[in-house]
This record gives sequence, structure tokens and C-alpha cells, in this order.
Amino acid sequence: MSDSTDGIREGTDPRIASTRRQVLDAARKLLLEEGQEAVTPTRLAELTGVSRSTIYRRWPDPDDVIFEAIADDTDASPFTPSGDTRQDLIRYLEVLRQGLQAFHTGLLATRIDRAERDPETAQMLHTVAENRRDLMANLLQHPGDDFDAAQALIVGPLMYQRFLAREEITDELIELVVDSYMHSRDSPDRTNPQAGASPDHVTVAADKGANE
Amino acid sequence: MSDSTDGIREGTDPRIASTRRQVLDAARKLLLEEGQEAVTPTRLAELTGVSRSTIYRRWPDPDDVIFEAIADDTDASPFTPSGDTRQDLIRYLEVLRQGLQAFHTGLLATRIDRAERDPETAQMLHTVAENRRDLMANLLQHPGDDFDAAQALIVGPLMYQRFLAREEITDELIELVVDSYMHSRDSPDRTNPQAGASPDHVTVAADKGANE
DNA sequence: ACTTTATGGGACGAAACGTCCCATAAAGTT
DNA sequence: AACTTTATGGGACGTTTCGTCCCATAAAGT
Repeated sequence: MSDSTDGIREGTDPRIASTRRQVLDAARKLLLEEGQEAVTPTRLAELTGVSRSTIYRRWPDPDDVIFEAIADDTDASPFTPSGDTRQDLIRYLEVLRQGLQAFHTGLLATRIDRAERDPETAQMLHTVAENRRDLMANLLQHPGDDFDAAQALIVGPLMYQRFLAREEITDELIELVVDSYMHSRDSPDRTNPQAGASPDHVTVAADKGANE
Repeated sequence: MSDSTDGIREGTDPRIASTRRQVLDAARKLLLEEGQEAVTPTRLAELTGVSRSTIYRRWPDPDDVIFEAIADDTDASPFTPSGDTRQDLIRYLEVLRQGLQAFHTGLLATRIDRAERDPETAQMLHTVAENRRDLMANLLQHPGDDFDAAQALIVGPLMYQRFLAREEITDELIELVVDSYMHSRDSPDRTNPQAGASPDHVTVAADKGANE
């Protein structure tokens, strides 16, 4: 689906970049505030001042505007591991939390939804996940680890909190996630710990707040 | 936004239920296959045979069709805990995996996306998360646990695998998730020397909000 | 100065939108 | 059974948006 700007000599004419930037910025704004169905050539033209003709010419399939709009943000933040893996992971998740609270997170939700029926978006999402995994693998430095699984264990809970529970990602949750992962990594015996032996060693008045 | 069927006597006239079922089924089909922007009165009329007039009359705001379509599926599967918490959790996640692989999971993605800008959808999602949490809390039976955090730790990784990494949820991942959680729960934080004076490593969130 | 080209503006038919009215058939009522 | 109520179906309508086309123009490259 068109490598950004098909058939147009990129980088030469400044008008091209200008138009592209204006339209994609407006598309992102619309995506965040009103959703995919609001991203239409007519509305983009109204918002940007770019004429409808130009938009149709540059993106013959209006869907491509959305794809390029959500494909653009590249959040590749490098990370230098210190000695303390635990602290590194905490820092990693703090940055992730920041990203999940940032404005463009709504775009991630759009991507998730879109990936369900658009293979290209699915591929994009997969690539993003791989990049993040490599970033984290650099921190872990455990050659034997399954980094994909580790990524699921570490990033998953924050995703859940942000998108499903829709509640704040607290410092406590981050530490809990990291410690939980470190524990399971340091003691790899997964043969039936047979819990329930001493259910009382952690107890603080816990209202489960449930009212049915 | 209209509690399902406003202003219409429910349950009396079978035509009402019939129309509603046909339209919402078609809406779900469209949502899964083509996305929200495809769910339009005209297309619903074409798919169902229900006339366009009827659809406009019953859902004056076409957006309500989508809301009701994604609000309908109630996956409340009861769960009876055995003695073995680990096995219970594994079973719980196996059922969840099945749900995440099922056809209607695309609807969950739609909900996540929609919740970003529709408060009612956000509330619905939040409620779903609470119901799942209570379901799981029933299995854990650890009075001191923060079930919200536990839910994030346990469900989050599967969500990540399904929606972000977009890879298969393996048996190994499920066991890894469960064991990771059980480890962190059964052993007080030993990798956390500087956190100090917090003997109960969970139960911090104190369940704000309770209900609304 | 000259050429190339990305854009702007307007026109066009087709399609979908949202609203309205009225006939009809299916349901409930006596 | 006749009668009443009402949810639906089938249009018509003006409006808006869609996607496509052509041509003039201004900005960029030569």
C-alpha cells in the first residue's frame, strides 16, 4: 500500500513535504478526537487548507492517509543498561508509562483495532513489538531468556492497566511487575509450588471493594 | 445514550426483538469484517432486509447501533475454585485464551479503540475488567492480595500477546505467567533491599472509586 | 527567462445521508 | 371473530459527501 509517496520524487520539492505534514498532522488530530471515520478527504481539506483535489491525488485510497498517519510516529528511544537490571527495568517501564499516557496513545488503540482486519497494520504492530523487545532484551542480558515471553510479562500488565482497566499505572504496579518477573526468572522451578500452605503470611485489611 | 431500547415496550411485541437481533448481528458482522465506519444504516438495511426507516427510527443516532452491538456479548462464565490455585489459574487463562481467539475478540479491539473518545464505552470496558477481576479473585482467595494488580499481572501478558505481539498464546506462556505470579506472591521481595519497610508487598492501591 | 509540476478551484454524476409521510401487516385487545 | 394499536416497509425529498475529471496558476527547478 504505497511506500509513503509513490511516484513522487521525494525530497526535491518542498511543497510535497509541506502538504504531507499538514495532512498527516490533521489526520492524527482527527483520529485522536473523533476516530477513524472522521478522517475523510473533505474534513482534512477543511482543517488544513490543502485542497480536496490534492488529497485525492496524493492518497488515491483515503485509507492510506490513516495508515501513514499511524505509521509515522517512531518512538525508538535508545537505552543504556547500567549494572542493576531491576532498576533498568523500572526505568524502562517508567518510560513506557509515560508513552502510554502521552497524547498519541490513542493512535495505538487505533492500530490495535485496525490490525484486526488490515494485515499491513498488523505487520506494523508486530514490528513495533519486536523493536520494543530488542530494546528490552538489551537491558536483560540474560542469554537464556525468552525475550518475547519476558516482553509479554513485563509490558503486558501495563497495557492491561492502560487499555482494559483504564486506571492509572502506579509506581507500585511497575515495581510489582518488575519484581514478579525477576522472581520467576531467578527461580525457574515451575513444578507445582503447591500454594495454599500458608495463606496468611501477607495480610492487610483488604476490602475487595466489590459490591454485587 | 439510550438504555438498549428506549421508549419501546420491551418483551411484548416479538417484532421488536426480531428486528433488534437482526440489526445488531449484522452490525457485529460488519464491525469484525470492515470496521466501525462500515456500520451504517444503509448497509445494515441491505444486509438484514430490515428497512432503512426502521433502523433510523429505532436508533436515531447510528452510533448507538455500534454501542449496543459491542455491549451485548456477556461472557460471564462462572468458575468454581478447586484446592489447587495454580491449576485454577491455568484453567482460567486457558478459558481466557479461548475467548481471545474467538471470533468476537475483534469487538474487544473495537471497544478499546472507541473507549479512547467515548466515555460510555470506557465505562463499559472498565466494568468488564471489574467483572473479570472478581471472577479471578474468587479463584485466588488470598485476602491480602490486590486483585486489580493481580489481574494486570495475569491477564495483561495474554492481552499483550494477542493484540500487540499478535502471536499465539502458548501453553508455556500461560504456565510462565501463572508461575511468575505465584512466585512473586509467595515470596516476599528479596530483590528489593532499598524499598525497605513494606512487609506486605501488595495491597497498596486501596481500591479507590469503588463504584460510580 | 523558461520549463516542469504540485497545487487550487470548480464542475459533474453517483451515492449516502437524515427526515418525512403513508400504506400495510402483524401484534395485542375486546 | 371484529377491532384497535403499532412496528415495519416503501417510498419521496433536499442535502451532503463521495470520487473523478479538467484547467488555470503559482511555486519550484533549470
